This record gives sequence, structure tokens and C-alpha cells, in this order.
Amino acid sequence: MPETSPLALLARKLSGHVALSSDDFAAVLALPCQIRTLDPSTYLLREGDPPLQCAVLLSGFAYRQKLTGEGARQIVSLHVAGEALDLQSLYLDVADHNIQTLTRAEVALVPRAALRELIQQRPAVAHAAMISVLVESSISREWTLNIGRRDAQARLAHLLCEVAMRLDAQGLAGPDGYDLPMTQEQLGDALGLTAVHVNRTLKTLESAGLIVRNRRHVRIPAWNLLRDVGDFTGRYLHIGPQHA
Amino acid sequence: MPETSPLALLARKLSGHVALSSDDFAAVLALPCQIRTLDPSTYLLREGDPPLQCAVLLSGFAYRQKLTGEGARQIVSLHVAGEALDLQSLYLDVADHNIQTLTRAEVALVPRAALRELIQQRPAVAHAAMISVLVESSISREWTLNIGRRDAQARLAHLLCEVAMRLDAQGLAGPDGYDLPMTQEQLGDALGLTAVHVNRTLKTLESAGLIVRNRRHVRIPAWNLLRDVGDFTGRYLHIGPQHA
DNA sequence: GAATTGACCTAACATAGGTCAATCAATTTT
DNA sequence: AAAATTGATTGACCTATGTTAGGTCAATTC
Repeated sequence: MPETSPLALLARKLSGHVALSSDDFAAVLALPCQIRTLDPSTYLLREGDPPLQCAVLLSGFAYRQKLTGEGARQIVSLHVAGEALDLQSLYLDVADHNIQTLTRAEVALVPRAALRELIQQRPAVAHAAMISVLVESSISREWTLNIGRRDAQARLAHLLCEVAMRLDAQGLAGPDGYDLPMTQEQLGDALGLTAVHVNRTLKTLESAGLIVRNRRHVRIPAWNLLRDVGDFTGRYLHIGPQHA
Repeated sequence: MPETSPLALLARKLSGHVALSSDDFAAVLALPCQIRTLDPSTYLLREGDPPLQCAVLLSGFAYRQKLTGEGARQIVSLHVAGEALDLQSLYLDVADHNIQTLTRAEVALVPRAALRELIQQRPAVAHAAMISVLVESSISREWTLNIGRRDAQARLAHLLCEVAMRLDAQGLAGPDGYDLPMTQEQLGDALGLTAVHVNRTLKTLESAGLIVRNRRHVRIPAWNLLRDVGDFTGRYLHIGPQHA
């Protein structure tokens, strides 16, 4: 089946957790949508706004972010191509966080009503969407643990492992590492650290031989070592079909 | 309608966000369940186990928790009476976190299959369950922000405000404050701090007149002040019906 | 090709919060 | 009621991380 629809990526992602019938699959592909190419740092949703559309990330990276009253930024989740960004606010009146592109990115904008209708009419799609939300919750819990209870080195190692594994699961990581599209300031915002300390910590990991960097490219020469330093286990990512 | 079923609390909670028909409401009440009274610190679910039942908290408090490889504990969410604890793992094969009672608590144990069936057959219930999961996700994001980007005083003030507002929304808070059922060590585990520092910070809040403590009882004499110190806004709790 | 910009990097210093250890107070057990 | 346990409190000290203030370099822009 040629992937003519821009939503093929989404359909594939959804069917990664639950078997979708070919009808279900086709219905996802048939969702109405507009394609947009967005510059880095473009807002897709702003806290306080009513969510009107559901963006699906077709290429590039995006993140969710919140600000304190004093203007400090915390990145609360990262997203790679294929993920639906607005399931989190699909049934809520007002957005509780901001969504921004990290890199230049293509998105498909699906009208909220169309997606809700699809979910209401197709239990298997609803099931898949629910799992997708639950997995995101699980990742959010692990981030809370990471930020609350691990030191800077473990935190950073953990994040690098997570990104590596998630890219790998989407077939987006080469065998020689991956391009991490975040500045050190953004890494700090994701980890609850300052950019300065991220820099120091990257240097530490590098000189310990745990990572090899070349500009934004990261290679992990000994997965087991970085995994141990980062106290990383992929279980919370719930990769693969959920049978039970 | 007399609340004969122990699940009345759950049904009320679900219908807090979405209108349920009386049929839907009755179907929730008719779920098969076993009632248990549990001691403090009893495990309801363990990381790595397959979730087989869905616990609904009828009275008392519970929390979700994760441990690092070194044994540090992070409480990742708090739960008050009326909340369903296992929607988070209802569609996942393996639990990614632990759930424990905080106080002595009564729970209703609903077989996983029964709940899934109900959700599959009643779109309004599915809708309500989804919202309940989404609200929990939103709270999780705010916790990440709180732990990652606020200092100890703001963190603690924020948590105290959140608990006050959630108890109030459930009608569980008196006009003269509430009983916070957590030890200072548990507060630390929820905030990414040590018990010692929680103690110091409580003292600071107290001597600034922002809270009044008597044993575990907390009163907030000037809501606006504590709210400002904690940089708290209740928006992320998404209290009330979601119309859109 | 000078100026500007954004990201990376470094060093010196400051501090919020952690660690350790002791004491006290309240509650439960014997 | 002694003893034991659990949690709260406090003090002295330490360290991981933040802050400030600058550098270097490469990529754009004028």
C-alpha cells in the first residue's frame, strides 16, 4: 500500500500499539487535514487558548513547554515525527501548556471535530489514541522522577538514552548516532538545569567516553555504560504492541 | 437517588467533566467490584506487574511513586477519594510505576475487563475516562514545571495550594483548612527535596504567616499570599465540566 | 568584509539545598 | 509506665548547581 496520505505516519504510529483493521486504517488516512511547514520555535498551541485543531507532526521535532510566573521555562515533553500533538487537549476547553516546534517541521492540521468523530465511531482508533495518551503520561512520570531525583549527569544521560531509543523505534536513528536538534539551553529547560551546567555535564560525559559529540551529532559508543550512568530502562516507553 | 453503590463517588467524579445519561450513570454503578480496606503504605500496583484490576479510591489518599536504581523515591502524583487509580494502566501490559495508599483507605476493585467493556460500549463513559486521564496528565506536567523550575518555597506553597483546591473541589476541605496526610519525608519525595529541607521550608512559610500548622493540619490564612508565593493558578486542574 | 547574531564554552564566585548527627515529642508496643 | 518506634526539629557543615561575565567560533546579514 503506497503511502499517499500525509497521515500514513500517524496511522502507522497508532497501529504500533493496537491492531487496526484496514477499515480503521483507511479512516485515519481519510481524515481531512491541511499540511503546513513551520519554522523552528513556531507556536502550535498557547496556554490559555481553546484548542481548535489537532496537529500531527510529520517531520521534525516539537516540544511542550510551560512557564513560571517569573518566566522560567520548563520543557515537559519532546515529540518526534509521527506523533499526534493535541490528543492531550482534544477534550479540554483550555490549553494548559504551550506547544512549539523545535526544528523546522511539517505538520498536518486535523480539525478537532473530525478527530473526535473518528474516535467516537471507531473503538479501535479510540483504543489506540488512549494508549498513545497513556504512554505519554508514563513518559511524563519518568521525567518527574528524572528531574526530581537524579543528579545532572544521570539526568542528561537518561535523556540522551530516551531520545536514542525513541528515534530508533521510529526508524529515525542511524547506526552511528543521531542529530540531537536541541541547543544546550533547551536541554537545560528539559532537564531543570541551566545551560552552563548542561555544558559542563556534556563535557563530563564526553571525557568519560560515554558519548561522542560532533556539533549536534551524538554517538553512544557503549550503550550499556551510558544506560547505567543514566539509570535508564526503556520499560516506561511501552514500545511495541500492548496485547493484554 | 440514594447512593447505594460504593461506586457512586466514581460516577459523580466522571460526570463532573461530562454529562452522563442516567443509563451511563447506572452502568457505572453496576460495575462489579470488591471493597477492601487497606492499611497505610499498602501497594495497589507494582512496577513491572501486569495490571489486572482497576482500583477506585473510596476514602483516604493514595499516591503514585517511582524509584531510581539507587533507591531514591519520587512521588509522581497524589490522589484523593473518588479517583480511579488504574486508568493509567488500563490499556498497558506492564505497570511503569507503583501505587500505594498514603493513609488507611477504602478501595473498590473493579476487574479490568469489566471496565474496558464499559468504556467500549458507552462513548460518554469513554469520553469521561479520557478526560480524567488528560487532567491527570496536565497535573503531571505542572509537577514537572514545579520541580524543575521553582525553588523550595514556591514548590511547597504550590503543592499546598493544589491539595487545598483539589480537596475543596471534592468537598473534602473544611473552612478552617485541611489535614494533610503526608509526613515531611513524603512531602519531600513529592517535591524532589529532602525531609530536612521540607521542614525548614515549612517553618519559613509558617513564620511568614502564609500557613498555620497544628500537627498535620494546615490552614491558609491568606489564600492570595500563598498563591502568589507558590505561583499557583488552578487552571491546569481543569475543574468543572468541559463543554467544547 | 565588517558587523551582527546565536550557539558553545570557560572561569570565579555565590548559594540553595543536601548530608549527617543529635535531640525532642508523640505514639504505639510490651 | 517503660521501652521502642516514628516523625519533627535543629545545627554545622558541605557540595552540586546556579550566577555572572565574559570569551571563541561559525553562520548570516548588510
